[in-house]
Amino acid sequence: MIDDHRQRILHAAARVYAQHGWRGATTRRIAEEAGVNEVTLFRQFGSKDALLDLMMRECSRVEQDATFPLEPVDPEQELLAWVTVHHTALVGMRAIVRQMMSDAEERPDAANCATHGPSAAMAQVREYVVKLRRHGWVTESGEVSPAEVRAAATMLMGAVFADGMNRDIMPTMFTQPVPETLRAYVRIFLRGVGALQEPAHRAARTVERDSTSTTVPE
Amino acid sequence: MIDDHRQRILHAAARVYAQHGWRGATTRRIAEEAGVNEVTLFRQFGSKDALLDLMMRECSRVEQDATFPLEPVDPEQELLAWVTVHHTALVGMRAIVRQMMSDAEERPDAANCATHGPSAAMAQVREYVVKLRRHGWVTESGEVSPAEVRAAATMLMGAVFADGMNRDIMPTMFTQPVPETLRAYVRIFLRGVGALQEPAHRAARTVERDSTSTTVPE
DNA sequence: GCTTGCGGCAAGTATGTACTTGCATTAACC
DNA sequence: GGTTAATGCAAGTACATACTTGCCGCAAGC
Repeated sequence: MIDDHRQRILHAAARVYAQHGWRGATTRRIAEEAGVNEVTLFRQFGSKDALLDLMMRECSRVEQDATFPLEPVDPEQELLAWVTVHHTALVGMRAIVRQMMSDAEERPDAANCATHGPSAAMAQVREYVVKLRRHGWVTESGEVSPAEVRAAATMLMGAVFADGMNRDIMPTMFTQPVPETLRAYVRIFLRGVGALQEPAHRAARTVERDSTSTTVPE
Repeated sequence: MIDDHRQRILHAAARVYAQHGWRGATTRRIAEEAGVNEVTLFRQFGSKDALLDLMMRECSRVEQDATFPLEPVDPEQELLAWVTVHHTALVGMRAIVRQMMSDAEERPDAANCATHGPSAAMAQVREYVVKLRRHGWVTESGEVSPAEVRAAATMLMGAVFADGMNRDIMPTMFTQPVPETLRAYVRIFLRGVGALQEPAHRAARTVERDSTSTTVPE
């Protein structure tokens, strides 16, 4: 534990920043939260800005563990699981994300940090939609245009983002609990891209890979 | 113009707050932005907190002019127009909304102010959805549950909110221009609640009020 | 055993911020 | 024309913040 103090200070900086923002994250508060002397903070990181910059860079490096299967088998279930992981992750980070979004104009680094996670998630969804289309889940007919399919992915991510960010401060907007809401988001998304199959259709569609299809409870 | 100065200071406070947040909105900056002496600010409002509190209360009082028709005639067109109004309004206020969301934990008033607009919009959409159902646009069959219809409204508003708030700082997430994206959101929402009628169906459905139906371009 | 480096502690510096006070100016109102 | 209220200006107070400096204790490495 050679750099125990550095890590403690960095984590404390993240917590204080999440609560009070850049200006409110004073060196005194961070040192107190970390349980170290304020001078140690300057000796280790040079300045408050350097410390917060480093904290943000570390913050962008968090890797997400949610992935999609190589080929879609049950889109509703797979999307729901994936969306749930990202929603809970977002709820856990919502305080810090809010601060970063408000600091984005004054500190461009904050915008990059806040953008990193959602952008990666968005790319994953787009990739998954391509897989859905390649495997015949998304209607190829002119009924739903490709541009609309891309917008549907943006809409799904936007809804999940807004839900995770606002549910605590806009209670009147969210009447139903999280799991039901997320499932509804996924179903509307799939219906929007023409990929929500009723059991009859789904059986017909998955007949060729019936051996690998997982059972779908409920 | 008896209270010219008060209004100038209040508007300046809103601009400075939108850029720098509560802590960054110093009395010096606000006075400079308003073109008045810093002392005038204290003589008029007593303290910085009183001024910003008043600014927030005034900010919550803005009325929205977008309304839905009494009875739906062309849901896609009506929803698109309404969503467009709210999206542009949100884009105009996004800086101040971001600050309010980040200040919400420390200043509950900020949360109320930021919540007011979206909550009212949400109520309007829900009302419109009820009208859609009453007029037979939304499928009454068990295909789409009422809970899912409510979640669809939340999803639409969430997507519009996320789009307006994030489009400038997450460019990779939004690949298509605003009008196309909003139209896609509306179409996916309507398809999600079973109310997106192809021209053939729509003609059959609007036959009873054909005299009042507006022509739909494109 | 001695050095080296790291951290705590106390004090200090420079700057910014909220807010006050006293005085001069100006414009409106009777 | 004189009073009154609002404003500008200069200065000052009290406090917080970022950051520095010097000294001391301590633990590891040679």
